[in-house]
Amino acid sequence: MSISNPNKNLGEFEQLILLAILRVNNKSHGSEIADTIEQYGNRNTNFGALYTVLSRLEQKGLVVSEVGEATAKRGGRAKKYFKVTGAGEIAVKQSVNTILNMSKGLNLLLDKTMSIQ
Amino acid sequence: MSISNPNKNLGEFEQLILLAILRVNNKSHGSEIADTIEQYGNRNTNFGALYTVLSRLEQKGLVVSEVGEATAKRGGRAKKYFKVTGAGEIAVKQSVNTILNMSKGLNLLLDKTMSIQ
DNA sequence: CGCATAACTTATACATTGTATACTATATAT
DNA sequence: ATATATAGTATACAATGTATAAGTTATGCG
Repeated sequence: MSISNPNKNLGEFEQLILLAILRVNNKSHGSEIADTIEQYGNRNTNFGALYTVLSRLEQKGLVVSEVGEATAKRGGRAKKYFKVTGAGEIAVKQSVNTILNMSKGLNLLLDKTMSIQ
Repeated sequence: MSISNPNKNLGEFEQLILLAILRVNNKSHGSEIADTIEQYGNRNTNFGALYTVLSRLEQKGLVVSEVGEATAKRGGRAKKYFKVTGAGEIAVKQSVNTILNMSKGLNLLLDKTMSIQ
């Protein structure tokens, strides 16, 4: 067996955030990302946690951000839009495929009609 | 949006370890688990890291261990066998299904012939 | 006007999980 | 008897996850 891991792994919440951004057409701001994770990921999120991880993903070059204009809505501070970079897409693909590969054949699906394809 | 997360999440390495134990017919010792993660998970492992996480999983009640007899092989200290508990199986199912649900339709598969079913 | 309120983001702190190095224990081969 | 292989433990530190509180900007409404 080898000694060290050459791949840089994503944590689970990092994966979910990257997947959520891709789901929202890859130009997503905080509350869209949170809503998407809640809807598809079946778990709650916390804005503080979310933005913390987003800024770490940006430091690692897996997402980029761009500040837009303020909304016309009451409140409406300028939104920060996030996109997954090429490196981010590769990273999330590898993570998802690793889990799938390990899961294959183990009959773990809760929704038996589900398939990733 | 809600404020806190009621589900206890698994980390990615925890997931891989649980999946590896299930793969090895659910009575697995350290080096089998490591080998399985290397083979299916496409990444290296480190024994120190592995045993640390195994003992945390045991503390959380997601695996149980049992010490067997020493091997007849050169060396062969008594092996510690791990099994995934019911709670462990539920936890890993939820984690895997969350990732799948978030990934569905995003065309992230590297091996296009792969499906979890 | 000006102040309460809503939408969004940032700062900060701490808990949990991931990883590596070094060490202990046991048995076999030479 | 002692070097070596197998298997696991102890420990320390880095990376990731999470929550609370605070800051920024605009709108609505008295």
